[in-house]
Amino acid sequence: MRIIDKPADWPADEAAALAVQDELRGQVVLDEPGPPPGTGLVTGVDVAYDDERDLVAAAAVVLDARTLTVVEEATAVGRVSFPYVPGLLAFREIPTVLAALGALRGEPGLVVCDGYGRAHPRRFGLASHLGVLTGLPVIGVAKNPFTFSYERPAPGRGASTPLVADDEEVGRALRTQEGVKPVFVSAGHRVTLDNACVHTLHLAPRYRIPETTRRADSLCRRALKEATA
DNA sequence: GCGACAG
DNA sequence: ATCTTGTCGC
Repeated sequence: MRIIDKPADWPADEAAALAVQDELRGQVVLDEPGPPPGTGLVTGVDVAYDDERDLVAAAAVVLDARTLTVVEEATAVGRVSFPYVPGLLAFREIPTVLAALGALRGEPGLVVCDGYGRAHPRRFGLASHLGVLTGLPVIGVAKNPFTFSYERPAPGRGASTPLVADDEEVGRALRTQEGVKPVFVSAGHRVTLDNACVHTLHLAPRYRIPETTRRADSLCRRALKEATA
């Protein structure tokens, strides 16, 4: 498999990355409701790393939002382009994710990624960054609370509690399964937080993690193994 | 200043 | 993220 190139002007260090965040974060759109849940297409993206070989594999899996069946899959393999720095995850993941999304024949519809959007120290996490670069509606669903503290939601599926920063609700701890640790949802771009939560519940009828992320996670691991083999 | 911190 | 087998439970 061919190894994709990151953009020539991709930031090389933290200072450059912070400057890019400052330049792009004003372009986030948060007053559009976004696509209606349960209809159309929804695409999960995720990446897996092999730091030994300096490789990263990304996957994009398109699902029918109504049936949650797979419509299309694409992968891409690249060099690790940035170290893991909390707050700068996007610079590590996005180049290869863009390549995987670009390899799709059809349109992605709503994109769901691992991580945060608006709920970010600088209000510009992975989901927002990906949204601005592609123009697509994007939401972030994370497995951990990152820097946020939260009140435990009621035990029932669908219960949620706000993630607050500077008196703003930047995200939500959302219970997708009864009695199971919540996931952490935030709007990325061109989607409302309310709508992002409804989408997330729709995508997680059986497990804590949305089907989009589950499919993308297993696919990018497979792609990494094949690239490594 | 120190520690914590999505993946 | 990743290192890693079996095992308890529905």
